[in-house]
Amino acid sequence: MEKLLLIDGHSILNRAFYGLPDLTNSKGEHTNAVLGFINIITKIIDEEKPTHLAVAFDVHQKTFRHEMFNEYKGTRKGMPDELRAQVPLMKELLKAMQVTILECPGYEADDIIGTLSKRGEESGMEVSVLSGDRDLLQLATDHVLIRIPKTKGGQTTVENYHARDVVELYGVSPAEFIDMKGLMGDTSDNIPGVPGIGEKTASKIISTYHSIEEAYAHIDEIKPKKAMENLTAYYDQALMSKVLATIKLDVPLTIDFASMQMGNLYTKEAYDYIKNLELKSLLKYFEVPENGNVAVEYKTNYITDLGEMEAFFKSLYTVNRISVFAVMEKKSFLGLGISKAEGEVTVIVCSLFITEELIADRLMELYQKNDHLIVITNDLKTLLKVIPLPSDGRTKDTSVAAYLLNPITDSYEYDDIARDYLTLTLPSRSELIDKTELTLFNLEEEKTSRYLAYATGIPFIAWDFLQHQLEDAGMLPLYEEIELPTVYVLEHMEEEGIRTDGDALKEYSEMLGKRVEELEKSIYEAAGTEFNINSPKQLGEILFEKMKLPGAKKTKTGYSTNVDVLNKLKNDHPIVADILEYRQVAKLKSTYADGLSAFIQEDGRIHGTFNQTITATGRISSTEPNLQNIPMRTDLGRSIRKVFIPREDYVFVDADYSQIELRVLAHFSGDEKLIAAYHENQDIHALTASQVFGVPMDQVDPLMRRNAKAVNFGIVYGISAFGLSEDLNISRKEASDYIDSYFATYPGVKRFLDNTVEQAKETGMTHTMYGRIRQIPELKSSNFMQRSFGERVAMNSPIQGTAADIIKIAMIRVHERLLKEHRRSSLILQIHDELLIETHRDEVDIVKQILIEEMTHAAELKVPLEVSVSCGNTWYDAK
DNA sequence: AACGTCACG
DNA sequence: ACGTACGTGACGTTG
Repeated sequence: MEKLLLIDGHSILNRAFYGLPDLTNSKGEHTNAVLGFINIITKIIDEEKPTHLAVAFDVHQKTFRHEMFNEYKGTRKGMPDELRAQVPLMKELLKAMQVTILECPGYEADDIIGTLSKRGEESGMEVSVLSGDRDLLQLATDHVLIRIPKTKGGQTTVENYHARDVVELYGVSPAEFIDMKGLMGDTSDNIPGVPGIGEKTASKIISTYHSIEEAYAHIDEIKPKKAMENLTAYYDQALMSKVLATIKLDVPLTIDFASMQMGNLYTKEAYDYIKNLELKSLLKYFEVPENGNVAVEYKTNYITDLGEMEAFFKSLYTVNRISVFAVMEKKSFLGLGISKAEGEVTVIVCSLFITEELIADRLMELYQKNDHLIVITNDLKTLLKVIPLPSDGRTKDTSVAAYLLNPITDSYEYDDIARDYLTLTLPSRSELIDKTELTLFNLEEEKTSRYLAYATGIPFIAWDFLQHQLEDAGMLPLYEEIELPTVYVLEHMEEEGIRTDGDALKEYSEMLGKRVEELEKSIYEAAGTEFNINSPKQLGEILFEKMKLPGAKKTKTGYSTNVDVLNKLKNDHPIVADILEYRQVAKLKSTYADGLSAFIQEDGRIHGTFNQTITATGRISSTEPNLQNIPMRTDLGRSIRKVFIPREDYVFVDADYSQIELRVLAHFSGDEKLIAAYHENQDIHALTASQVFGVPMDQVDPLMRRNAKAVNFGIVYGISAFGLSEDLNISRKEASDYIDSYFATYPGVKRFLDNTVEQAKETGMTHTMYGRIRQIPELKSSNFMQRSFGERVAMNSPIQGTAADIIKIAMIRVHERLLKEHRRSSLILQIHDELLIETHRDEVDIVKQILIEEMTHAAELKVPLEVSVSCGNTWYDAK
């Protein structure tokens, strides 16, 4: 049986475009529609296994049929540029996949599909038509299946229609569907139809009379009256609409089905094209080329013999670079991969005789004695946990380097690096070994061996390219002096961890649990029913439907029930206060009390992870658990900090920068007033209030100060009147006045922000004081919202990023000083503008001094950096 | 897996 | 008219 699959190119591309988030490759090309298109059609092709395949496109977006009735085109919107640009990419890719592309001047894709579906059916084929457009339902027969993809909750499902399904759904036959369309119209297709007649009425009329003409002949019988009147008045328009809605079945195509036979979609050309578009996720459809590049023809050698290991290490005394990979499973060390030449990887496997310590000792010794040796790895922090190489600049971290070059990406694994810097497509870890747990006994399996080869060997090859790119981008100093030393500090912080009182945490949890129960009871009572308070959906229904509270705001899935909304409802019903408290208490219990407990290790401490390659701005992030968002703003929440305690004979010393971002802004902008204010150690929010609201300093009230503070924050975030008005609950006009007034007060700030955005638009990126870059593709978007976001990002990134640079410098200096001076105290946490040191009680004064000195002098700005320190017996008391 | 919510800077 | 403040991560619900 021959099967023909016809695809409506523009319609599917369109659907893919709006169904997927924007996606841009490193060349700035938008690729989301192409990705979605391929995903949809591969799914369908897999399912149907057609023998023949073709994709139809319109030659122009607007064609003859529409031009005839120009006056109805008012609502038709042109394609956004991001989509338009993907049409030629899509066609190229389809060509590379050996897929027939059908275009016919003067005819729409619909017409081509109609004609071919008819011809296909006549020659005995089963035909499937894939389109996002319901217009094509008129083509359905017993042998022509219309398939319409739907996205529901992220999942793509396909609705299928044979002729009988159309009858079932609309009560009319596919042919009658045209008449129905003629009555109800279709705004997206600029078919006017008859005003006042929608789907329901149209379906009723056509199922009774079977055509517009026949209905008109019985015009007196038509109900409702309104439809009758309108059909009378708009009869000509209805007939015209019918013509518009009719898909042509007689396009003069000369192509025959033989040329549409399915070939191999996954050709070398298609592979290269997709690689070029950087649509990594699509490469899985291709068999991984065995020898994509000679450089990755790896042979993995395994060493399990002690003598062999000794000999191997000896051979490394004469080389000047190696790359290494610490093979870890969970937290145990299984072996060390080493590459000393391109294409050559040796894995030393841990055993009874080759112990973790022995491998570490040998590498340490090698590193010390061969002082020309550089050691490259893609994850230095992990390596350091096993082998504590010193921070002397001879270690290299390819993931950190790649992060600096493009901080927007979300992963820097060997395959990402091979793709971006070696134009080499390699199977990822998950493609090779998926979730299989590595053990000492499966390391030599074929796929594992390939994985180890790549993970070990790619950094060896990639480092030079990365280094050159860093150099070209002017980021080598940033890499060497800030990023690389930071790796060591973070490793130290993770190793140290923070002592946590599990019993206190449990007690806290129980206390919260009791309160949760009380609140639950009270909420159910007030609501008159039991429901899941944690479900925004159920909660929204209770509040806004059952209890009819005012101010219902919609999110895309239902009612909004967030704090802002609830706070406004506080006076409408007592239940709201309980819900707010419930939310707060439940959050504290689940995320903090119970959440943190699970992370306490046997040493009584929490050893979280600090990530250095996550944020777009250069900040550190913290996970498992997140120790950078421990509650602070409410008393109840803040009290959880009492469970973080120093070890015996130690105290916490905590230091934080005062308004570091605003000071960076003052520096960048050079604004005289702002700079003077900081030099005079003025209350910056009060000063801003006084200037913006035009009152003397001594008449600034707390509310004015709070508003001014919000404005200051807003400036740093990339101010917008809308954002500020939301934050302060004022009108947009008022917010806009505040901003104007702020800029009038600090003209330097205005100049700086304007310049920054302008420059970012020219270069496509921003940079910090230390040369850290962030690309902002959104600035090129034709979408207002996206572009505005890009502008705010352009204002914020240099400020947030420079602050991040500065605290990294401070961390490094503080850490290195503690080491050099052989202090017993240790840096254990960084919270963006704050450092926490577990301090021996004899070292409190010196640690305070070190913190103040190093943090204050981490950068020389046009304004002083101010640091406040305090100490205490818990984190709570140290703030 | 995506969403809403909320914790932090 | 558009519909957001910048940067994160974790939890619970829902599909």
